[in-house]
Amino acid sequence: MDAPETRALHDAVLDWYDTHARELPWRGEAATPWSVMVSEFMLQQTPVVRVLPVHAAWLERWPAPADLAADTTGEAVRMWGRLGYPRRALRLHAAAVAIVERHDGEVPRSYDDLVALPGVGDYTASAVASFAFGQRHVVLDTNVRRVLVRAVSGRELPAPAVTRAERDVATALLPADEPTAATWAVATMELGALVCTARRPACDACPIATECRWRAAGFPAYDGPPRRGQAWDGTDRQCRGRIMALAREGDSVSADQVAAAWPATDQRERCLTGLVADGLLTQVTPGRWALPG
DNA sequence: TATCCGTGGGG
DNA sequence: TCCCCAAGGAT
Repeated sequence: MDAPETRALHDAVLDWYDTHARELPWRGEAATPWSVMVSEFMLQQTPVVRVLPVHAAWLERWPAPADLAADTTGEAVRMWGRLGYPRRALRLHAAAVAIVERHDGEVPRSYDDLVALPGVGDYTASAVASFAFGQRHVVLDTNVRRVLVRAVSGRELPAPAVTRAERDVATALLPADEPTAATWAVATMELGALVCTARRPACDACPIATECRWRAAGFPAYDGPPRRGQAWDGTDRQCRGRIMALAREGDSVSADQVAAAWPATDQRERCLTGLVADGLLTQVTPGRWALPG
């Protein structure tokens, strides 16, 4: 569990984090569990720099789960702005409602209670339990996965989905001490975000470069199953994005506005129907839609 | 398990 | 320019 070589690895990463960690609003003493949870929702597939201003505005407006729960989903979607994947705003609102109903308005501490909330999966539950409450959990995000697959397994990039072997590695490396484990989680994540990046890793600045098996092996290129990029041009996602952008701009959107923004009739209708079904829009009158009130 | 779900910046 | 990808989750 804490073999000497593992201790050395821990110390190197923890020392590096101590001097190189970014000061982020959802870290430090002032950060509330709610602030941490909001950040984790926003950071799902969205870069830190884009989250910062929205996170600040969000917490100013809704300082506690009950504040958000008392407001409309439409306002949550509007405040979400252009972070992308607006269903996350819906889920965060639903999570706030559940926190009020089931946990007396306090973000729950246990992994099981957290993972039961809307929009909270294994990663987010572990992250909140670890970052907000200092607990010992394996926190496997894309950064940690990349760091571990390189340092331990000697490969450039992890497989498309988390494997059992990966989780075993992460579990074996997790420090036994609870607060140390929590710092280890955020430190390995930070290392992946700042140094052991996907494209041009800054191995010169890496605290564990001498112990990295990928580096020792001469940086062999990724040879796993093909990583399929997601199509974008002409997709429903693009169409939905256009419609939601219009809906965010004003009080409502007309059929003519939507038609001007997306000429393909069938797809436009399908996306409007889908957005309503998802709860991202409501039809206020025939041929007019708005963010849900 | 594979696919769907937004948006924008950097190499 | 084009392509990749950024603290995932739900189905």
